[in-house]
Amino acid sequence: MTDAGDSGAHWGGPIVARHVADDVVDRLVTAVALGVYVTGQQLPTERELAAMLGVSRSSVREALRQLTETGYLDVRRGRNGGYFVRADWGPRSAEHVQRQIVANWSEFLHIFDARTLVEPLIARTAASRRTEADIAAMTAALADYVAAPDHDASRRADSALHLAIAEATHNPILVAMSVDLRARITLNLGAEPYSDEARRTALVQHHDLVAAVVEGRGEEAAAIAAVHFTISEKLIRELVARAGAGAEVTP
Amino acid sequence: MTDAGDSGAHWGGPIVARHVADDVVDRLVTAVALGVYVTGQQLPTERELAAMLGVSRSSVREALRQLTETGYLDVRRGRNGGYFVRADWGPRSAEHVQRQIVANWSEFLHIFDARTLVEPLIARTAASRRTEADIAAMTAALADYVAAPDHDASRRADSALHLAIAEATHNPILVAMSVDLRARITLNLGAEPYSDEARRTALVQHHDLVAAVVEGRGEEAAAIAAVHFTISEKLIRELVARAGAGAEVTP
DNA sequence: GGCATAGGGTTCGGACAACAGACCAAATAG
DNA sequence: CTATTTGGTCTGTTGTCCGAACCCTATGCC
Repeated sequence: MTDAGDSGAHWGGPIVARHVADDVVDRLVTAVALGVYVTGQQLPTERELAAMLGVSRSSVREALRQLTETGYLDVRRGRNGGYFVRADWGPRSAEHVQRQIVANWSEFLHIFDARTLVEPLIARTAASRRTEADIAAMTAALADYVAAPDHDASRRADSALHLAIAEATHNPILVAMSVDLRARITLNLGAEPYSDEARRTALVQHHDLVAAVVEGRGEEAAAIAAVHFTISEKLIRELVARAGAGAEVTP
Repeated sequence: MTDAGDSGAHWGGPIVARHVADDVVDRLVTAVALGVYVTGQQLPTERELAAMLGVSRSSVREALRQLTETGYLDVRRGRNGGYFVRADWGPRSAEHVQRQIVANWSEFLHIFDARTLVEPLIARTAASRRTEADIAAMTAALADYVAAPDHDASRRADSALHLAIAEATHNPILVAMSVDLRARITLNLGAEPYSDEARRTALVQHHDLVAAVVEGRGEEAAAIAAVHFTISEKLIRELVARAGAGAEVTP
């Protein structure tokens, strides 16, 4: 997730003892990546997190220490204190982003690639299996997305919407794939890329996508998804191009 | 993998400290599932495994103890002793299989479902991206499969063949998905179901599948894969039906 | 038969992770 | 000013994992 090999690694490397704090880090980072916590005061207190996650406060603290050190969180003491998601979450300077992206370039390509392959499949499957409950969930999520007033809300609603669609497949394995891919992108990057133009495009696509899924038009849903999920890729490629570094890799 | 929640779980459940021995269990079981070790004396010595996996001998022993207790391995002492993969690998009695399957029935359904969705995608993608090297690997794997003299060799060759196809997508994420799904089935079951009739069918399908992928006929490859990957499902459903228990779940 | 050897089986102590709980320090609400 | 909430610190206990030594048993070989 963050850097250490995924737990599900299959054959090859040595087995590394996985620390509880690392798992906590993953959970928190994923949560932010998925929009559960947004900029500003958001994280529960150490004691609450410990209870929520079923681990000791020491482990939570260790995780929070790492995240603070890396610059993902700000910490404030005293009453009404706590941990806050940094406004400029993730790699801060443009150069930093550059280096971050270039360093993991091939992983990026793989993730994007897998996403543009798997997400249409999920959309198609969702279209053929959605129930009334799914339809309600998706339309609600779409409404939230449309109504989202700011960047953070938009990101959160986007996650929720795509989650709702994935869940309409009624297959937890596919849901996990979708969540995992989205989280990985957001994580490697610091945040899913965003621009006002992208949001306008996404707005239309989300609308069409939900409509297609709701009405059971699987192939159209897949087609829309295929296009839709190239947005982040495009933004990132632009970013790289603009910043100029020679990260030329065959797509 | 075996039973404890995957480490990569994303959101929801409490965090459980993962023991090294459990990881070793997963590795070993996966290895057998994937045909790395076959019936008969195969496993390296405890000390070798410890070195290979980068863990202490105690942890290896704990893992082997579990596997022996569950009935996956036989142990023999003294010179030329060691751990041996049981001939009737997996839950032994038919009733045991029954209980095993029924207990995890819904997970089975999800895995099969995900597989019949994802594998065609992989086949299609492989067909559009295979290189000369991939073609060589796939045809070699196919030849191995055709030439496989017994059950074990057949199983191993089957794994290798599907791995070769997945690798022709040139996307490690897809490869991981494929491997993971196959391993999960084999694990929950003890072994991928097998019958002589199934092998005859698979022989033809493997041939067609490789041909389609090699010649770049993506849609055909996907169609063949879709059919092909229902074989195990069919075998298991038959098994359940034959054994009689009422595991009626909507597919 | 007898002995060396290659395996599993057992035991011990140390390093460290994780937990639980108490307590300190800071900052704010009231 | 004071009570309260929150992060920060410290301590003791438990359990995992490691490493290494040592024991037991079957086998190959002389």
